[in-house]
Amino acid sequence: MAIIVDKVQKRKDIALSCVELFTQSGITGLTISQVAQAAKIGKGTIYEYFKNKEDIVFEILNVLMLRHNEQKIKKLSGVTSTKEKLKIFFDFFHNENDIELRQIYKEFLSINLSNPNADMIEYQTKCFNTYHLWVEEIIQEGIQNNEILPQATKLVKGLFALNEGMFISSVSTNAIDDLEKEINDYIDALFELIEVKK
Amino acid sequence: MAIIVDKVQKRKDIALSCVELFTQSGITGLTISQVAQAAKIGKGTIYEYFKNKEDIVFEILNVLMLRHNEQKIKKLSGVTSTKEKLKIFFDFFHNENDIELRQIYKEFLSINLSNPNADMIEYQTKCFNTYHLWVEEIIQEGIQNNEILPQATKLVKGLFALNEGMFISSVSTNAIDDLEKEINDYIDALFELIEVKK
DNA sequence: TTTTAATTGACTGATGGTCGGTCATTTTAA
DNA sequence: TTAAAATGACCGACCATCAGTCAATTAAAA
Repeated sequence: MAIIVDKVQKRKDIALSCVELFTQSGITGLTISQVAQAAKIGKGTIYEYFKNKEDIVFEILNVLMLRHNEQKIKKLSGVTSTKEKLKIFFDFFHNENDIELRQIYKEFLSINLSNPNADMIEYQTKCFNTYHLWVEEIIQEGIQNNEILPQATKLVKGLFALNEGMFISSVSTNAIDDLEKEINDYIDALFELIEVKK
Repeated sequence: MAIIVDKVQKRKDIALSCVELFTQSGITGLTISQVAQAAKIGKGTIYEYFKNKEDIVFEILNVLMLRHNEQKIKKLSGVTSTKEKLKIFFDFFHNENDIELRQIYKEFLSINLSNPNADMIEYQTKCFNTYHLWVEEIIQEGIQNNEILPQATKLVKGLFALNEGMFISSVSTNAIDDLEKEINDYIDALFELIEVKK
């Protein structure tokens, strides 16, 4: 036997060492040689830890997402109002702190749209379900606290898709200059209809 | 002088001649040589009419979109109910007839997400504005006909983003198996809240 | 015959991914 | 104790592919 490295950890390390490279140049504007250089390893070594270039984006997203989710839990813990909770939950799509993550998410989505891959689809499905469950819990609490009407459940669940859609539009058009305002205004308008009037 | 070809028309012809190729293999699984072969022209000729591979997708989308919009106008012309109009308007994302268009739209979005290009962004912006105006008109008519409440305007406008988001999810996850049902159910739920009760 | 737009496919440069080989460490057995 | 054997980690020269270029060719019009 010889040295045994923690493959899982090293995969993460390599991924993290080139986050900046990916967020700045994007996957298409980037060569494996550059990535190897940034990670200070040989080109061949990359392929000991990743299936292909896309797989690196996948790992970066994984790491950043995990980090993001932990921070989100913290951010949400102190908040009680349902409306506020939702606004914070969806700030992923415009928050200053998550610019890097969004950049990687864009790359990831791009891959998923033109190069679907079972692992990535599965990961997206897991995220989708987790987040929907999360939103559902927020809504249920809101209903129990008599903040919002029960029949609003379906509408609020659609918020996730709405946010994703607005994000895509904000990124692929010049039509949305203030996504934060757009999203928060929408939530306000929605609550006009579903809030329990006191 | 020699032959003068209609560059604009030939661009369309080439694009149309390889729609199937693109919808089947996607842009990444496709080489320029294959495209040239399908179009029965030399490889070099492609570059007389297109900036690059992505530009071909752009042109295909253009042609199919134009066709789609004309058909949409026809489909909408006979309908009077606002709810029905919206359902038909948004059937773009699941309609059997538009599978090809959606496939190309996916490719286009993918390019737009990882390789933004001024022309494509501008085109997307134009589409975005056109469609939003369209939806807005449908809503205004609904309000004037006393079908829906005026304060619903903002919510219904968000439908566009919601549909786009659901579409993205349906394509990049396994979590949505019947997008049509999902969308129509949402519209029904929305109308529960914004419909004028008689 | 001349002119010139249109066409072309051989060619080039770049790059993603492979593979044979080297190196460093651990195991083993003399 | 030691050195040979074993093996996993690492590497970069190499290969195949392919997007995009360009010099040569074709053919219609003048």
